[in-house]
Amino acid sequence: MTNDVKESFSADSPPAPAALAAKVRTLAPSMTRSMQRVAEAVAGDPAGCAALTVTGLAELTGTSEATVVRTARLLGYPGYRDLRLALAGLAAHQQSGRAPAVTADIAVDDPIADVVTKLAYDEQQTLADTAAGLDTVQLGAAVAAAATARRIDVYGVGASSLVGQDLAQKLLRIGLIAHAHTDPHLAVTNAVQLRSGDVAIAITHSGSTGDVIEPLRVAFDRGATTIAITGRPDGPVTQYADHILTTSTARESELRPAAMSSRTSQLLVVDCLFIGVAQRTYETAAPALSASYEALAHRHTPRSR
Amino acid sequence: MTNDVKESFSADSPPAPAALAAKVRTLAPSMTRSMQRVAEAVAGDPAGCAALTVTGLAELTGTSEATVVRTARLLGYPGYRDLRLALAGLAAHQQSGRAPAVTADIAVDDPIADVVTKLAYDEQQTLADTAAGLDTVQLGAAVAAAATARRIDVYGVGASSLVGQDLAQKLLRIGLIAHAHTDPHLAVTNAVQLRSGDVAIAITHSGSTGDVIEPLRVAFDRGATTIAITGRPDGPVTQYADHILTTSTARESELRPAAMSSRTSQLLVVDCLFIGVAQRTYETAAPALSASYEALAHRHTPRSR
DNA sequence: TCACGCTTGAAAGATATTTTCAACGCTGGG
DNA sequence: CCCAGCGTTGAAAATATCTTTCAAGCGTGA
Repeated sequence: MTNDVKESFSADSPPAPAALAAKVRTLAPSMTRSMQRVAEAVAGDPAGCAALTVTGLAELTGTSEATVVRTARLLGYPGYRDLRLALAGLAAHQQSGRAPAVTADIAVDDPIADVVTKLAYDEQQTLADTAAGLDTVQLGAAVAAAATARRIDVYGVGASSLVGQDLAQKLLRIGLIAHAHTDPHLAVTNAVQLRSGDVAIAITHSGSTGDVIEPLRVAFDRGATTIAITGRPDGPVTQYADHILTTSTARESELRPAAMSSRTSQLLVVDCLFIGVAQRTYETAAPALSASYEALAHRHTPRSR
Repeated sequence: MTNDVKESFSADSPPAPAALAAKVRTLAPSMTRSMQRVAEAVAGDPAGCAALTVTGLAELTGTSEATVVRTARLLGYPGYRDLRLALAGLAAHQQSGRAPAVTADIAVDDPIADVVTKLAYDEQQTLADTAAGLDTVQLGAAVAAAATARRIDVYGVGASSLVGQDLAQKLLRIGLIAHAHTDPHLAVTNAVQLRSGDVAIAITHSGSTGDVIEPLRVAFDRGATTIAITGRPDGPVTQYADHILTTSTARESELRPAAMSSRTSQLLVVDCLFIGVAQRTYETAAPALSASYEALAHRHTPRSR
């Protein structure tokens, strides 16, 4: 684990650090078939690819130079040359930082102890990837907007609804006016009330959940500041988002659906957002937090020791 | 310093690893004036030089491309291109060298990038601790009970209610009958319905949340198999628990209340429980999972690509 | 079935790297 | 002091590499 976090990658911005594999996964769905082949090769054997020229890599993947360059661009580099340099860096990196890595998928017949280990490892990986991939500029902007918002509405359905509720719950605790909407109809109805100075947050892993996009669009049209927390920075939801916070996409298996790791990723983003807001509203947040602790105290039976 | 010295110093041998600066010093005497200037620049700022083309480096050092290439050769590389790649690797290396191991608390004035790093690190720590501390025997027993349960009730209030909902949601998806109760009164009312063969799960970080203990007690008295997911294995809740799953308690700070890290821990436990159950009911779980995917598909707007 | 738009690779175009080669400057001998 | 010889140097040509363009191919939805 390193301190690369600062130089985040937001699809088309500065070059990536070490989270290349994560980026490939995030961007893979928006890639064409041949680009995916290239991306796969790159993610699979960075060191090997670093030794190849455009032509070499094109041949290796059975594609053309043009495709290789296009892939490099999509990954955020100005061209193949730069991707290659990054690859060289990454190779040196992984050569030194020996990581045993429990990479195997969770199988149906895995003993429960293995499940625990693998799952914990996967989630840790997801966290690292998310942190590395989070655009701190976007995050900063989102925090600033939320901290001064008159009112904050959060949209999320399915697994994401829990994340939305978590966020709203926490924001409420520090004295902000936040509400999580689960019902798509009510969400839209409420979104109509928003105006400039308000903040709307949509949470959707796929980036294309209509029930969540719709209220965000309404909020956007009403002039509210809109934030999208999504795993697909190129998805439809981002059309109506002033700020985009990208969650990472972990490899998924049959037993471990995407919803599971996306939740981990989303929660980290939401926590960062929350803490950022708490920092900026510290004067009011701190007393509000302790007040809520005390209010809860009497609901706990005395400790048994 | 490593054992690379031997191989890399004989002027025309394989490319150098990290001992580039040393090599430059050794070889410097045998270099011409302009070559020395180049070598000096390279040794002084590998990262910077890695960003330059031959022409760029030539200009920077006030020499010519030819000289740069000659220097690269002398240092043992086939050409400048390869020196540059090595330089990139070296740069990445030394950058990662300074991994400050973010142990500090999150402060009010931390820049947002630090918040992300620290938070991710903390959560990873929490996951590792939880995985290490989880009793796989208890977990196995809990899984076995849940997998064959007629009905599963989950109790959780406050932050834990979201975890409970998450668990219930997932169990429902694989065809089990699960319900998360948030309302303490309704929880008790429902607990009365339970009997042997049913499973009740209480989630409470403090282990002493009366609103959650009460329904678990009722379920316990009714003969249901009871499971407690708690951070306090010695808390009151465990009195009525057949199986205890322990979550870890991370150090907390003012800005990062315990609720935050406990949630991470709880979710990991819940995920393990879920996967364990899914494994044991694979025959029915797998089709149920894919069915729910398909049901969701049409709720997503077409991909933008 | 057709038309449209996206995907793709061949080839042209642009850049970067390597090589060549002539000029320059230094050194030592006449 | 001058000159020959040799090593050093950079300009420019040659080559390799990377990037862009563009038309053909392919899949998709009307």
